[in-house]
Amino acid sequence: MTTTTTTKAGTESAFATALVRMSHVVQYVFADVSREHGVTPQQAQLLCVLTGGPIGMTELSRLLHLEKSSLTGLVDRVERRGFVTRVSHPRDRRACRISLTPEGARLGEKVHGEICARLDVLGDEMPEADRLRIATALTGVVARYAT
Amino acid sequence: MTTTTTTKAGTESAFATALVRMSHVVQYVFADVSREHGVTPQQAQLLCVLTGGPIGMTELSRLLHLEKSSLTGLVDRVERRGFVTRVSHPRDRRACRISLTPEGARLGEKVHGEICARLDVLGDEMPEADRLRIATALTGVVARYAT
DNA sequence: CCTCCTTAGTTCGCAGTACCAACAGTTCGT
DNA sequence: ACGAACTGTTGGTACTGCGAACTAAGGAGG
Repeated sequence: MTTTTTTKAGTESAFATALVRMSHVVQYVFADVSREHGVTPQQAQLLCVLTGGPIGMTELSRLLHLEKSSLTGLVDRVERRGFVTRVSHPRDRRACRISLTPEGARLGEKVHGEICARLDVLGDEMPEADRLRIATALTGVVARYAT
Repeated sequence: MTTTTTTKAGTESAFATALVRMSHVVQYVFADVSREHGVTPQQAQLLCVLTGGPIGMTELSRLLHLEKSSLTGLVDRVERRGFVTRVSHPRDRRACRISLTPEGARLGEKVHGEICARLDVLGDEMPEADRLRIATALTGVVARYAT
């Protein structure tokens, strides 16, 4: 399908470019904060997700967009560090739910808070209205992706 | 179960949350498009950066936020696939510049175009003015990060 | 009870990512 | 010419992520 869809110069989109750049900044902030706390970004993300309560592997793999086989290793490493534990399901002996240890909960909250703080700083010079408008618009974009 | 942490701390920032979610969407789009073209996201990003012209390793490592040692391997793998070549600098025998092969240039353009297209689709239901405002605001945020 | 099918999570092998420390070769300042 | 500074590489380690094959445990239906 090498149709003449003008894949040449017509692809200059300030909107898309801004989104991509923004994404990079978020990644860097995430990486910086994670590193300062001695975990990898993926491990930090796992902790953040779990602050909402224990979750099973299958559900977790859906939330993190990871294959279950990838998740096993990730949980292994985080468990080895003492931040989560596998809690066996009382009714279903196959299943387990990943639960934060007190230490893991503390770290998760801290990392989450710091990431939010650093991102907020980036927007604290624009009017509150603009900030709100961006948040709303981006949320709409995210919702549209799920379609 | 639901820990009802709504009355917890004041670290609930819709702005930061929206940025993080948006970042994930961009990551997924990037991953999808890259995979469909048989390269990894990192390799695709390298190709995209190089569409602006050949760049040396040191400069490239700054652009991609990678250690030079990490970059060596990345360039190796992309070179093995035939998408880039190391061109030795005529004046400085230490340096080399990474240049796209015709095939690499084609792939880079294609990937870049498709990523932009898919991101644009996510915003094509909001008014042009809003889209522009978001782009401008986000660009400002990105600029502020560099500070 | 006993198959058959599904689900939950794991194991294994592989390719890739990324860091750090140490290194070789080159360039350049003095 | 000597040493500092720079360019890119190597080697070693840990982590990421996938797919295929697997074990164990539900959940029908006969």
